[in-house]
Amino acid sequence: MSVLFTAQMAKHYSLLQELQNENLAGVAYKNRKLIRSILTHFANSGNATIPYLSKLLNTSVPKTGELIAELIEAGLVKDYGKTGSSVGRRPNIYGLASDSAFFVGVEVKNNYINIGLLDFKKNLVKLSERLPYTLSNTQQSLDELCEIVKTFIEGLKDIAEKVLGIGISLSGRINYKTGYSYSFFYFNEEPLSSVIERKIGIPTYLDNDSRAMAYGEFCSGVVHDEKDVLFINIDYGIAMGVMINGELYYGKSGFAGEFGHIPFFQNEILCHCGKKGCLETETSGKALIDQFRQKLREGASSLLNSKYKNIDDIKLDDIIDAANNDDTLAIELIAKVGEKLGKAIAALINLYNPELIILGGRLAGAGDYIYYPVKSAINKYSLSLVNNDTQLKISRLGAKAGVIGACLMVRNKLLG
Amino acid sequence: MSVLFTAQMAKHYSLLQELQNENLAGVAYKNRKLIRSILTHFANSGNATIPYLSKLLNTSVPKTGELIAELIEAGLVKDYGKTGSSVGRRPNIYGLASDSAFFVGVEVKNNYINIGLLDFKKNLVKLSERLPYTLSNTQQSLDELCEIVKTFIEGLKDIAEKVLGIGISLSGRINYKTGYSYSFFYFNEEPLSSVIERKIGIPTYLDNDSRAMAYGEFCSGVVHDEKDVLFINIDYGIAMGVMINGELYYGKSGFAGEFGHIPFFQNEILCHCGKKGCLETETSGKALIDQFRQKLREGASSLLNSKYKNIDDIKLDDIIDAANNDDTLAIELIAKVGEKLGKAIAALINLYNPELIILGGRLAGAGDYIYYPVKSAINKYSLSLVNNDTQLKISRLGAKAGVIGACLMVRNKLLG
DNA sequence: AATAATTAATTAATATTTTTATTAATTATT
DNA sequence: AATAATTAATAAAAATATTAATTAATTATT
Repeated sequence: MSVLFTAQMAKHYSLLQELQNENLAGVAYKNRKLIRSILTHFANSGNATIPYLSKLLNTSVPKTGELIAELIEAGLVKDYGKTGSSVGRRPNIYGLASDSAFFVGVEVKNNYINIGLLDFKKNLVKLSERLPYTLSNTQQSLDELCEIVKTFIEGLKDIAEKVLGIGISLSGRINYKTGYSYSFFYFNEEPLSSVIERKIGIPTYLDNDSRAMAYGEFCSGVVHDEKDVLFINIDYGIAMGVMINGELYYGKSGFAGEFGHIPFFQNEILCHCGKKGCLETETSGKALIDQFRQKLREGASSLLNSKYKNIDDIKLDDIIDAANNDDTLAIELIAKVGEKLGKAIAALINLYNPELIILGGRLAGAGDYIYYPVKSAINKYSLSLVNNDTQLKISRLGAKAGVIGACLMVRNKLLG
Repeated sequence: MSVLFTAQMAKHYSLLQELQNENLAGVAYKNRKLIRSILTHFANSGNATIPYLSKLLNTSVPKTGELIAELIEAGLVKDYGKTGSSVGRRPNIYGLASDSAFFVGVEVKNNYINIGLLDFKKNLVKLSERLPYTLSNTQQSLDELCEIVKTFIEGLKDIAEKVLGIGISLSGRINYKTGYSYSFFYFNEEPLSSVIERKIGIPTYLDNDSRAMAYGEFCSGVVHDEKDVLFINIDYGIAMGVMINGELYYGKSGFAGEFGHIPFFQNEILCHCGKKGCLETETSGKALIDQFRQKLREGASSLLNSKYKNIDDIKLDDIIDAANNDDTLAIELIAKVGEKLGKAIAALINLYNPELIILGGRLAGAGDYIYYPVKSAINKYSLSLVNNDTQLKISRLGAKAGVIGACLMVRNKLLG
């Protein structure tokens, strides 16, 4: 493979490495900062011209030109030719070279893994969905996970060399900054991210599943210019990713967004977290399944009556499919869940005064059947002056949000 | 007065004005940015030496020295002599000149006004408390407010010239960025901040009362290095100031932190906001008064039985005083309010994973009688892994938080 | 079709900043 | 008490970035 390692690639890696170097000072430091800013601008906002960057960074045109030349020399940036017309000489436009670097995103679910490959310009160039895997809190399960990722990367052939990092999205409580996972694979003194990094040999970052999805949606989903955004992941459980001032919010230790376990009901339903009355106990995929099965046992009729002999075999996706096929029971129960959830979201609106709230996760697949009950409860329960500001939208990336978010997370770590 | 306006003062004002100038480019822009950074550092972290600043700003020592000389020339910065010993030649230490500029903070309450004067170095040099005033939503009330502030500033004599700005803390919904107040004095097309600014002739900024208090606590109260902090203002109503990543969080339009109106109870008590079940309806100063009076009517005994003939004359401060004098009824009812509030705060902890939560506002004057019930409810209702991170403290500035916060708000606007 | 007007890119001149060297001030060590 | 070691401040030299001037490329106008 080292035959493929060209002189340009060597330059490109040395420049990227230099960007991570913390020990620079003086002129070298300032140049690195400018180069980072240029790359970040390309990464987040796309191609740009030298005069534009010059104004943006408050640097002279000759200096900006010099930095761009350096980036082109290193193979990270490409000259994309002249831009569309206006008055005067047309500027050249520059941007990232899409095939100069790649990022791998891994979404670990309970019964399968999704892995995606993102190029330097945020294009999802490969996606392996539903690779068989069973998540359990054992060393063996962890080893298996690493093997699957390794195999995926080896299968990329010459691109494998250009993979700059791996982002892993995992459920449970994760401290993104330290790399520790507390809910899964907490066997060692060493942070989980380091353990995996050592096994695979590529820089690895961990994050919580809902936050990864949120990040995908923030960077290449439904979010445009909004800076204060909440992403609600309505799956088996309920969680939230928070974007504040254009950046993911983590809190002290990366546990922010535990929306599903706020004490919201006065009920006696025991949550898997050990407390009673958690939001999740009445408004989540799990709650919906329980409620649906209960209704069937009580003799209610549904499309799913005929599909399964055993009521306990009914899955969340079945209920969502049923609703999308006009099943009255599914629609009614989803609406009830939506109303309660909307009331809790109304509280979030009062607290965060967000510009946008995104409904994501599997239950968001129910589209209007979840959207309208949530929307109407928001109007009912939040202060009108405050909720006037807040748009409500359904996730655009859908099931791909997790993988794309995990890729973007690493990309941002290195470029942002 | 213009006799007092010296040549140095002219320089000083021109430099401060230049700092606000948005139309600088090139070298001038960069110098301004550096000067701003130096001033901000002095303002937030205190005095510093040239070698230290040089490292901090990644600027060479000669350049840093030049900028400091300019600031001294303008009278904004002072040379405070040599620092305490270490090895080698001891550096000179520089910092803000405390008497070079002042800030006025105005806290508007329902029945009085507090006005404070802060010097350049954050010392509260004058405080006029409980100036008689009645807040009502009329033009006359607004005029009266302006007159009181004007009188205060004129009374400062030669210092009046050096007042750089006025910060006003007002209850209700306020958009800090635009200067609009929606709950009070919303008579004109023009933002309220501009209206007042025109009347008094000094740059004026508005903010919400709870946020101003929170800001006081964040900058010169109980907060040290914490970056993610919640300040709960427990007064007649309940509201919150949020600090995220070391900065006040406003949300899309400055309405973030409406903690008191989240739908938290299933009760039928109508809140003044028009909704039912708001947090405030059962856990706030108003709720406490209502509950206390109700108990007395039901025949309960209390120290306050003898003090007032008419139960309706009992005020919030009386109940807090009673508790602090071991009145059982007051203590019990405050504890109940505290428990419910603690449950709601547990939700905040799950959502924000904050490093610190501050209990402020009048009810925080009940000290341990409110602290422990809140603390115990937090332990009961939030996820232990998350709440382990969160300290709970009582406000340090107490009744002065609002005035100090209002002063600091303007100071930060100009220096931060 | 030629010219003016406009903006981009490059080059040369100027200004600014940094780096290095030197001097100054101070503490610890011999 | 003298000297070495250390850090700060200043001065001089070198490096670097900016500004201004020039050339290039393009569109609108005469």
